[in-house]
Amino acid sequence: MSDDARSGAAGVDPEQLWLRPAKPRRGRRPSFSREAITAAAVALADAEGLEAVTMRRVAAEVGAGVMSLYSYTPDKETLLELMVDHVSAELEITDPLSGDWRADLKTVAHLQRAHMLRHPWLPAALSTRRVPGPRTLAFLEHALAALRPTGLDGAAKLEVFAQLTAFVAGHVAHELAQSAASRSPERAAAEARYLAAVAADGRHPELAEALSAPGRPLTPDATFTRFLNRLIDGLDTD
Amino acid sequence: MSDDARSGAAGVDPEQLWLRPAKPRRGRRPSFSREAITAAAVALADAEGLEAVTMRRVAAEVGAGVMSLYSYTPDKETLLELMVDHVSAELEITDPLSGDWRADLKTVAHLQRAHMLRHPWLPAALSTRRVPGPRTLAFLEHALAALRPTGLDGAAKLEVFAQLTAFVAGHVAHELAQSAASRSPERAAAEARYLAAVAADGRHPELAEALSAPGRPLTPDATFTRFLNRLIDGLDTD
DNA sequence: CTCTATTCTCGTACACCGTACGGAAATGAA
DNA sequence: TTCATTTCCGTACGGTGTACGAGAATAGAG
Repeated sequence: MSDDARSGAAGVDPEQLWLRPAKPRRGRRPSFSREAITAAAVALADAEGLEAVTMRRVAAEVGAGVMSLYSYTPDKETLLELMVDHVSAELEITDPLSGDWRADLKTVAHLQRAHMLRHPWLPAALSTRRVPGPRTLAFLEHALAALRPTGLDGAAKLEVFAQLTAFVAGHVAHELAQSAASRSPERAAAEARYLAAVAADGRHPELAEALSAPGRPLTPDATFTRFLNRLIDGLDTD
Repeated sequence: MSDDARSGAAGVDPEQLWLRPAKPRRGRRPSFSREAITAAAVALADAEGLEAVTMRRVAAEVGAGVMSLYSYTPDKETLLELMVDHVSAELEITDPLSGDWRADLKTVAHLQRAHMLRHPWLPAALSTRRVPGPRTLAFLEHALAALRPTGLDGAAKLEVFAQLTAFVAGHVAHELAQSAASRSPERAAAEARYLAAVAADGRHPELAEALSAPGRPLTPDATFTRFLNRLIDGLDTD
């Protein structure tokens, strides 16, 4: 871990993790499964947030001793990786591609957003580098297929997908924070009072005007769609 | 904290934090300062990453006892908030606005990216909701001024700025993760081998093709500029 | 069957974390 | 001087991730 952690580099060997060679037939038979442990961790994160996912809570949830988990994951970081891939199964595509790559890409982004809203811990979990697991790769495969008509080269296609994911994650993180803040009226009021006080100090005329002429409130869906459309319509294949 | 933490809502009262009424003249005189403590925490994060910022390390750095820090910040979460605002001082604008709001917005985004690359912990720190402190507000003021020619209403201008920040943070987080991963050649090679193995299984033809026809490698700067330009050029003032 | 190699289970323990508590020290006002 | 107020900080508590190693279970070898 010495130096890697500084920038959030993955500490997991993807070959070891995703290409395990089917366990040997010797020794005690496992009482649990990676699948069950991962599912329990996901349920916990969905219900109580990422910070509720502790090795002790997960172990309790599956009825195992804490240290037993370490037969299924080398560390907690890897469990997070397993969780991300686990929920990616929900990203399965049903609709076929339309051939209009812009429309197909927008569909991909909307799928991702709905997915992240369903699992609000995802944007945070994705913010550190992950090696894509099998279900994530299945979705990536679909996105690459959507990009086929662009004629972009491999690196460019991968880059577009990464950028799009980062954009969606950033947007959803902001969206979730916003809605969480407004769910506490007292906090929201305190913030409004604070901003009003700042605007009243005379040194922030632009802010003062923006607050005094707010316009009609924007719905998250509309905002997302507008920015997404602008981003994707602006893409070209040069 | 009961329920707020689930979605990462701010737990800090901005009025209390940013509009303190100048300390009373009674009691022992402070040996340290919020400024010094914040600066030490920032130095620590810059040098060793966010996870090196512990109350004990920060206290040691400024030569204080651990619990003394709590005379300057109610909790660690707030210290993070102070850190974010502290470094925002570097975002001071020198160039005047050109009047071309697209160009000015692009300058804003490039400033933000350089800023986040200088403080790689920023994207992660920004991913939870923050109430803007005074220096952050100064920068926001500038961004709003840049958006003035658009004629957008207040909420829309604020939304554009928030989206832009989220976009830059997402991009930089990805960029940093990427460069961190490639800084460890062994890890990068393991990942390449893993992806090659997946591509070779026949069920990922698009991935296989993308990897076999990579095209010329993309530099982070060029990629950022391209996506940014597309996003901003796509914005209009309808 | 016994023996042994292998694997999983998990209690205990350790270092580290954020921070509640409360006494000691320092200061300005009365 | 006395006292209210503020800062300083040692101690302690409940939490975290996980290293270690003893014990239990299983499958193959003899």
